[in-house]
Amino acid sequence: MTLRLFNTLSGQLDELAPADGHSLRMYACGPTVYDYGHIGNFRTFLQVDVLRRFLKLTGTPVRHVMNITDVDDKIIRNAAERGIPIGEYTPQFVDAFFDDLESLRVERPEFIARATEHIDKMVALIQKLEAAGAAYKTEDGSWYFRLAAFPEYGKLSKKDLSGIEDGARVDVDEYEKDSARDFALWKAAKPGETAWDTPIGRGRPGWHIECSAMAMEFLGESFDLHAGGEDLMFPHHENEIAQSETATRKPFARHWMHVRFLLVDGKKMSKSEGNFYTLRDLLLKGYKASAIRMALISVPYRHQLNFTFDGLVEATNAIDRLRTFHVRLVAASLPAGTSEAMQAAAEKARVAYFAALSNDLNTADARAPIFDLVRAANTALDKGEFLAGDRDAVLSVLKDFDAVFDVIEDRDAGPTERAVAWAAQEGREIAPELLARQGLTDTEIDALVAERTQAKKTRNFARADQIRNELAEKGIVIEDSKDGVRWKRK
RNA sequence: GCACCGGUGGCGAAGUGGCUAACGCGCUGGUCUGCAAAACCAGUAUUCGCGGGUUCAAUUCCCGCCCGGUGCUCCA
Repeated sequence: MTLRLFNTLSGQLDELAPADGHSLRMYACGPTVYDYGHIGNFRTFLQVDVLRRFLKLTGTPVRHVMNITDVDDKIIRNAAERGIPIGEYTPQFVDAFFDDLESLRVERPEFIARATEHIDKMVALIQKLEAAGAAYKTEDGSWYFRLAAFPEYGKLSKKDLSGIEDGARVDVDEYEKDSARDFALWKAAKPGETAWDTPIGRGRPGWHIECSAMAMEFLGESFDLHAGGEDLMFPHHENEIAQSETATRKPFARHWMHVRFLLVDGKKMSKSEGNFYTLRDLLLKGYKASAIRMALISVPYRHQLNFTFDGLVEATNAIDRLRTFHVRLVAASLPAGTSEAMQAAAEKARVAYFAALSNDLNTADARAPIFDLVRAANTALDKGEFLAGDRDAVLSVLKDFDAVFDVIEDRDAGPTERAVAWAAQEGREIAPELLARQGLTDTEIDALVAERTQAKKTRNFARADQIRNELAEKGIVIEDSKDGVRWKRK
């Protein structure tokens, strides 16, 4: 099974395979930890998660590096406002970020690299660039990359910057640069700012050098894939390429993947538009983590996704269908044997599922065969034509589906509870429906369900329905089936 | 302004030069049920933004237009 993935660098679908024939070395730009992550951030991380999970599912181990930018202008500004060092400001957001990833079931990359722990590597890279004549120091002690040193600049974003004239004094702030387009490698310390004393002076690294240095540290000078949000393509990734390839004279990443921005209610998400949501915001409105994952994953990564609450409801209900089926399948008492029809249906679904994901991670297309299989299996179960061996075949397909989508097994309680606890501590608003739903324990529900079953036996339908309604108000749905009574939390 | 992406049923969203235009959600009717829920069945786009063109054949290719979005600056 070969994965064909769009490569921004080549502008076409290229096969993604490890150069070393074994494991795929990939680098994905991580967060700048100055605030809580929003759903736009998470769409990117989720789509990268889809990629790495699919690689693993098809037998390719991954060596995945993610950076944490824990020093930058916003961090310095925010920390200064609170009058604390950045080292005391960022940890809360680093922790929150990983909590959020866990809520969304985003797998942890094999390597997490914090910028502040790899300053020496960045300094070394800048020195290497200086030796190559591609870096220079300005009067204030900052270092810049000389764009003229890298003629291929623009090859990723397909920009032709030859028309940018150097002479024009476009940028008053950056008067010391040789050329307006030269970008910062190292920023000289201003009074009171966090800084490191290094051989190239006192200051802090620029953002771009961070990723170049850490990617090469963990993955080598050339590696398989570099991923990130579409906004990073220019200038961030372009700058990474320029620095890295100038320093090593080798290709940096062979393959570049960019995830498109999401829209919220048809507009770019921004705080000023009032359509800005963190993961926690959504959990506290009562949406399930799995639904958020599903909604952010189901539109393929190269397409704009318009995020709406209706979309979350849709995702919730779609997951519900899968979960209801899964529970039914596992609980069903079945005759031994296998049926030709179901075996064929399962195999067909499996093939179509893998084919869809192999085709540039077409998650929307990949869902279809799974739902087809669910319908076929439900029909066979209804007719009593579904046999025990068929269950294994169908469960195996669901397992492959969940190896990437990871929504069938219900793990939604944890994220919601964590969000509620956090909100209580921070004094944030919690949706009343959500609080109402927290009302009953499993044991209490079981007791009520048992009472209802008893009432039904004595044909006391009034009482039975009363209990069902009571539970419904608290988000508990009852299903009577041949294999007993089941209930679930909506 | 320059560049790029998209416009498919009530909504979300696949897809293809020619088979009944996937799948999910929703809605309507039916089967099942004490009633529901779940499940299944049927219906829900004679048509894929508009106008031209190429072709035996276009939703799918080409041109123009309209609409929406994004990038060109920190940003996932």
